[in-house]
Amino acid sequence: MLAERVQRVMAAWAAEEGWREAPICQLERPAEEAHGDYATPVCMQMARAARRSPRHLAEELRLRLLADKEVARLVESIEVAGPGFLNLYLNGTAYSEAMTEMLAQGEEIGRVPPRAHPRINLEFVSVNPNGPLHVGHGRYAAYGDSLHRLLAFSGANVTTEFYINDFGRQMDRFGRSVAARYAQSFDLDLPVPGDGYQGDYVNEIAAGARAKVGDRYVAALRPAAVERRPAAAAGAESGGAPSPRAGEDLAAMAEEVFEDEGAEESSDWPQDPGVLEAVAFFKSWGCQAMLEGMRTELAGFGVLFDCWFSETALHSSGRLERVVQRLLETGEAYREGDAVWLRTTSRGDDKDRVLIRSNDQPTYFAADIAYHEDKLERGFEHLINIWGADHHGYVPRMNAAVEILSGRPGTLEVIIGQLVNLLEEGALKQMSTRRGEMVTLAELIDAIGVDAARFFLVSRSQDQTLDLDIDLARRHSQENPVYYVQYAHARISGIVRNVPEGTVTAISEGSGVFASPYERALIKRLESFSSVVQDAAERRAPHRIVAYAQELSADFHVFYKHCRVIGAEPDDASARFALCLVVRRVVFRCLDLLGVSAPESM
RNA sequence: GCGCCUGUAGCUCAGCUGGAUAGAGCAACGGACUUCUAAUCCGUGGGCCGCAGGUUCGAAUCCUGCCAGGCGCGCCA
Repeated sequence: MLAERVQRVMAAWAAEEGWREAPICQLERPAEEAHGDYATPVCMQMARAARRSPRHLAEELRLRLLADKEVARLVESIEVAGPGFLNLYLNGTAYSEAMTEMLAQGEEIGRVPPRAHPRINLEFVSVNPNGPLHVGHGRYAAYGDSLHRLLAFSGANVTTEFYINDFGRQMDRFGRSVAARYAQSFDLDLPVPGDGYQGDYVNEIAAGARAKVGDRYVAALRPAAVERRPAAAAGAESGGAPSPRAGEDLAAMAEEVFEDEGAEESSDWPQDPGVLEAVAFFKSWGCQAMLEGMRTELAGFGVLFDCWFSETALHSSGRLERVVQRLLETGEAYREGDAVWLRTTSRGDDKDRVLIRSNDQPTYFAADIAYHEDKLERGFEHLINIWGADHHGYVPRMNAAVEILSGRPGTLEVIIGQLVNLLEEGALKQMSTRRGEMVTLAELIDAIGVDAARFFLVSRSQDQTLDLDIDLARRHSQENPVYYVQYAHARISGIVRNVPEGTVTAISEGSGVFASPYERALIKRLESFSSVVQDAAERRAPHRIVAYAQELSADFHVFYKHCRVIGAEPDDASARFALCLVVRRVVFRCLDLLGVSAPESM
């Protein structure tokens, strides 16, 4: 309103002076209170073209603005300041009208009406279902879910998705690990493979399987138990590496084999049909059990997915094969040296990438292409993927692939989330999924609760590595800023409970309400909410909501200290009550966007 | 070697599609509860915004180079 009016004055001035176009007079909200409610640097920007000093221009603009009826109605004073800034001070009418408008917006203040297009698919977490979710996954879950809420609130059409990496060697190892624990529970001497999963949760899954199928697979697994030992020694020496590398330190090689997830198959379990069938069963069983656990855990964390998509299904349905075939036909893919390659260099990648290896096995990349083709065929027009920083090297090829599939660049948007460093007793805590050494999301939630965990995990920009001190999280849980924000909500709820019967929310014009700087600061903050939401959504930056929520809460707590609602003069009481209600709606919304609860009392 | 991310107060970090004297929380110190919840408020101290150039009326912000840390650079997933 004011901004538009100012722009109109600007345009009229430009017309008078014969300027080709009116300079855009951006009204900013200065950080410094002494710089007014609004400020504009426009005169400094136009000084050169106008060949006049910024302060002279500012003085003329000041007079022109004051001469405008509508501007004069809302503005207390206008000052020329500094090198040529124009500072505008609003009067009580402007504040009252702003509040009246915000009050009328109701519960959904700040929400943008839903748009049908583009249809957005937002994929995040997407892990191998072979171990507990750890804190890093928790960060992606919290970030992705908040982003989902933020995008939806700002009108986007978003579907969330969890890609289940239930295919490949890691899952085979997981299956053998469960099988081994199962066998052990029947006193069979079948150790968990060295490259397998050692965590206690594997025992629990095996126990669950035993409760379901009894001893059905014990006999089938016996060959693995008997034959394993002698083979193990030989396996360790060759390390499963296809070509011996003379001169390399044996210990270093062994270390590499252990750490390298991409090492060639090193399991020495016999390829006995019974064993294979048993392992397949335990893999499937374990996968289902883990997924069920994750679904429950994520739901408890406030994160619900619209769709869970299985990688294995891409292989079994033939989609993977079809897309590779299609790419070969269109010439985007080609055969070379027994392998099939995708020409990703045509879309900005450093080198072409293998789709089908020379042993006829498809790569993970090929499956991912099939997956993204599926997303496109389901009608999604924009695909957002949230990946860990350790996958960022994968971005160019995937961008290229989706561009090839969709025929237009920019369809895929990969958001790289940096990792979480866990500190314990001031030292970095190293984690390994297979050894079962890690801090799980469940442990973090146990230590500090869902609200604090979610608030904390999204409080920093996602492209910033996040240091999480476990001891601090435990010890200072009371001092987490989440309580500061929740407390603002609880305090307002207290006012709502205690307000005398018949108190109305009304802002009477000309009654001199909202005269204090505390009320005005709050109103200004509330007014910026919708632009903060838009900004946070566009920049995929939910942490801005965290910062805003803290600022709004701070403004409220100061207001609360200085301004009574109950017991104030009737005009003030009604106006402040209205103000409180709007603050509560916005605080509630911020917390909701973050997946944090908004308590009525604390 | 190449690519991506990061370097801001003692600590953890905002601010980065350029604006005035660079902010918050924690930690430290000193104050405020006969009033709607003191999980709060008020005050004090604390900074070559990694370094050096450049663009601009104006740079923490944009460009270049350098230094430091993290991650990545497979016919692994």
